[in-house]
Amino acid sequence: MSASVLPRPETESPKRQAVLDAAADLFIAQGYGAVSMDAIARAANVSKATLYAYFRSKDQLFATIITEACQANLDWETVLPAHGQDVRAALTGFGRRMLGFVLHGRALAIHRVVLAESVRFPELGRAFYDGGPATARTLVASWLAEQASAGRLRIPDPEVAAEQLMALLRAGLHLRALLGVPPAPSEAGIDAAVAAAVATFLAAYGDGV
Amino acid sequence: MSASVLPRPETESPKRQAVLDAAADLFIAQGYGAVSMDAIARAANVSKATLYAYFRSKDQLFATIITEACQANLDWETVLPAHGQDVRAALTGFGRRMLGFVLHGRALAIHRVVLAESVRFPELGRAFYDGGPATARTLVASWLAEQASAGRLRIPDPEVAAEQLMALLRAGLHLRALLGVPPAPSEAGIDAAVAAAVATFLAAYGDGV
DNA sequence: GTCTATAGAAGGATAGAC
DNA sequence: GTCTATCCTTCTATAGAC
Repeated sequence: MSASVLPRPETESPKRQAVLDAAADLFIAQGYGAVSMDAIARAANVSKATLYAYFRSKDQLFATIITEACQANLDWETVLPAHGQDVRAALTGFGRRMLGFVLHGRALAIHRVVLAESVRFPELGRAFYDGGPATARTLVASWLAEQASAGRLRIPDPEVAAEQLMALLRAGLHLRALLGVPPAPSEAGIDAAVAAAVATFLAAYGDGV
Repeated sequence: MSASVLPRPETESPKRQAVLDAAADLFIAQGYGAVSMDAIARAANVSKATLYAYFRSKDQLFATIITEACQANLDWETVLPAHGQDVRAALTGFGRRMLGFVLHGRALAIHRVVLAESVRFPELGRAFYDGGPATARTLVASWLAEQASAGRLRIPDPEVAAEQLMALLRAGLHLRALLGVPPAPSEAGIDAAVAAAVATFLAAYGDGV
C-alpha cells in the first residue's frame, strides 16, 4: 500500500537496527532534548546521512523508539497472580513481580521520558498508558473477578479494585524511585511494601481470611 | 557573608522578578530543553545580558525556578482533614482538596518537569519530594495517629497508612492526568475516586463504622 | 546505501558602549 | 544595570561523491 521513500521498517537492515538500538539507549537514558542526532550516529557507528536515510527527523525517530519501548515493556501474563494458589500468596507474588518490574532502571527511565514529553508528543502518553497500566489493570481486574466468583474475595467493582491494588503496591516506593530520592529500593523494602499493600487490600476486600 | 558578584536575591529588582516570572512560566510549561535563554529574555522584556547579570547560567536559573516552585507549592495545613468531624467526612474533604490540588494544571506541569530533570538535577527530586509528598505524608500520619488515639481508627503504622491513603486517592486519576490520557479529570470523577478510596481505606483501617 | 563535508539556523554566553 | 551586537559552539538536516 505505502510507496514510502524510506526503507520498509520490516526490512532487516543491520545499520537501521544499530540506529534503533543506540537511539533507544540514549533517548531512554537522557530524554529528547539532551540527545543529538550526532550522538546517535556516533553511538550507532553510522553517518548522520545514513541515519536520515532511515528516519525522516529526530521527532519521528524519537516517537518510533519510545512507542516501541512502551509496547515491548513486559509480558504481563507472567507477572499476573497464579490461579490455583492461596489468595494472599498469589497477591504477594504478583506484587513482588510488579514492583520488581516498575522499579527497575529501564522501566523508570521510560516512565520519566514519556511523562516529560507527553505534552509535546501526546500519542506517547497514550501508548505508554495502554501498553502498561491499562493492560495490567484489565488483566488484574479479571483475575480479581474470578477470585470473587470463587468466593475468595468480595469485589464490588473489579476495575476499581485492580486500580487500588496497584496503587497500594506502588504507594511511596515508585515515586521515590522515579525522583531518585534515597534510599534506593531494596529487596527488603519491596517485600515490606508488598506485605503492607496486600494486608490493606485483603482487609478491605478479603472474605474474612 | 557572601560577597557574590551577582545581585542579592533579596534585592527587589523589577527586572529580576520579570525574568523569574517569565522563566517560571516557560520552564514549567515546556521543560528545560525546549526553552531557550532567548525566549526567556524576550518574554521578560529584557536583554540576554541583563538576564545573565542576575543568573550565572541556564542551569542555575532553572534550578532556582523549579526549587522555589516546589516549595511554594501548597499550604498543606488548609488541605488536611478537619479535627472535630466525622472521620469519613474528614477524609472525604481531605481527598477532594488533595486531588483538586495535585490534578490542576500547574501542579501537574511541575511534577512532569521535576521527574524529567531529576536525573540531571538530583536536588530537584529531593526538593519536590520534601516540599510535597513527604510533608503531606507526615501531616496526614499525625492526623491519623490522633484519630487512632481517639479510638476512631485502628492504625498500626501511621506513616504507612498515610502513604496508602494518598496512594488510594491518586490511584489511576493522577497518572492519567500526568500523561494527558483522556478523559480529563472532572468534579464527578474526582468525587467518585475519593469515595472509592475512602471506602477502601475505612474498610481496612476503620473501627467498625 | 553509505560516506564526508557543509549549509543554515539556533543555542548559550560575553564584550563593550552608555 | 542595561542595552546592542557578536562570538563560538552545537544542532538539524541535506548535497554530492562513491
